[in-house]
Amino acid sequence: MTDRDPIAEAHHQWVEHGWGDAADGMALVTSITRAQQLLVERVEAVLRPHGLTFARYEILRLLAFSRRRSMAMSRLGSLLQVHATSVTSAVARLEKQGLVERVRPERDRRMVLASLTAKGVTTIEAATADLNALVFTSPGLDPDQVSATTDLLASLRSAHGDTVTPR
Amino acid sequence: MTDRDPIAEAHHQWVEHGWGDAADGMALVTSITRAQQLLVERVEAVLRPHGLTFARYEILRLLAFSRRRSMAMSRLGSLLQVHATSVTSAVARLEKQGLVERVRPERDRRMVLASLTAKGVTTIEAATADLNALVFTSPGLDPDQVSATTDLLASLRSAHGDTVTPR
DNA sequence: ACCGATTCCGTGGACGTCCTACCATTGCAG
DNA sequence: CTGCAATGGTAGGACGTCCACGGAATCGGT
Repeated sequence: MTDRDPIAEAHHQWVEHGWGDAADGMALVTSITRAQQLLVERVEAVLRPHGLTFARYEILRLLAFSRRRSMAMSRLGSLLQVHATSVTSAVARLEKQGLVERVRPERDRRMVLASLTAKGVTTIEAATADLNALVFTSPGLDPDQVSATTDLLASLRSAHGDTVTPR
Repeated sequence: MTDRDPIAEAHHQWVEHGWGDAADGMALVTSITRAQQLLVERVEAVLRPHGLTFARYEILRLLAFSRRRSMAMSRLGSLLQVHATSVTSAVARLEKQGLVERVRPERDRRMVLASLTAKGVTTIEAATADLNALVFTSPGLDPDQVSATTDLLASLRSAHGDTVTPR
């Protein structure tokens, strides 16, 4: 089945075509893409029984952390670093599932607050417990490798303009 | 603007909630997701003037590497590690753009070969030159960091069942 | 030679992401 | 106080991914 390593194959091809200077960078980008694909696959397998995807999980997680268990749509988008329209559609589905409610604050009626329901609270806590137990405590690397990789990726994120807080 | 590091924030929250065992793993998964997001953003910015996305680029790249500049749909899917239906829709768009043609081989008429057109050849070569120059030769890390990160991600991929060829 | 299993591809739908365009509310300049 | 720009959210569409299902061609056991 999976006889070959597609990334090693691609790196080989790059060198053969005289693109040696770019081969390692190509391999890095491809490796990150593939690693993300594998991890999201595992995460979503754990979330599926809870009726959640990773995108919707992240929204519930942020709401559960916030004081009033509610947050403006725009704030969700900026914290998760996704477009406002992505938040709109995700919250629409969470609302349909009864995990979140939309609230128009009197203060500023342009805003919409996404607010956790009781069902939303129990769902997010159960999903987080599963995710911690089944994925995050053993992500596939030794603890020191996890730290090393996270640090290296922090440098990469920083180089691409992200604000990064050193540990 | 971007006042905080969302990943550091999340790690802090995880520890505060007593999930210290899972905090580093959570940070790793989130870092990989964010890094991939940033890289794809840069890659697609370079490909856009060529009328390509990363998904379609990868298909053209594989076809250009192959001997007859053509390949069965199923083989594209397995090499790129995506579903067959993803290949179907991507090739449909490439065909509409005149970069690829579909061919039914006489041998086995169940198959469909995706075959590069002349326009497809010039497009993929130009796009690759741009990608090498603008992204892959300087992906945002020093050369030794690039190697270290790629190696760590190889371990992670291996732990998740990928076939990995050590360098 | 036949019939069932397998292989290969396509369709339709759900989901998430982004973009462009639009509407409602708010706040400020004059 | 009036008009206009800025802010916050949504609608519609393109793209990519996956899944469930179905049709066509081939293979293989009897």
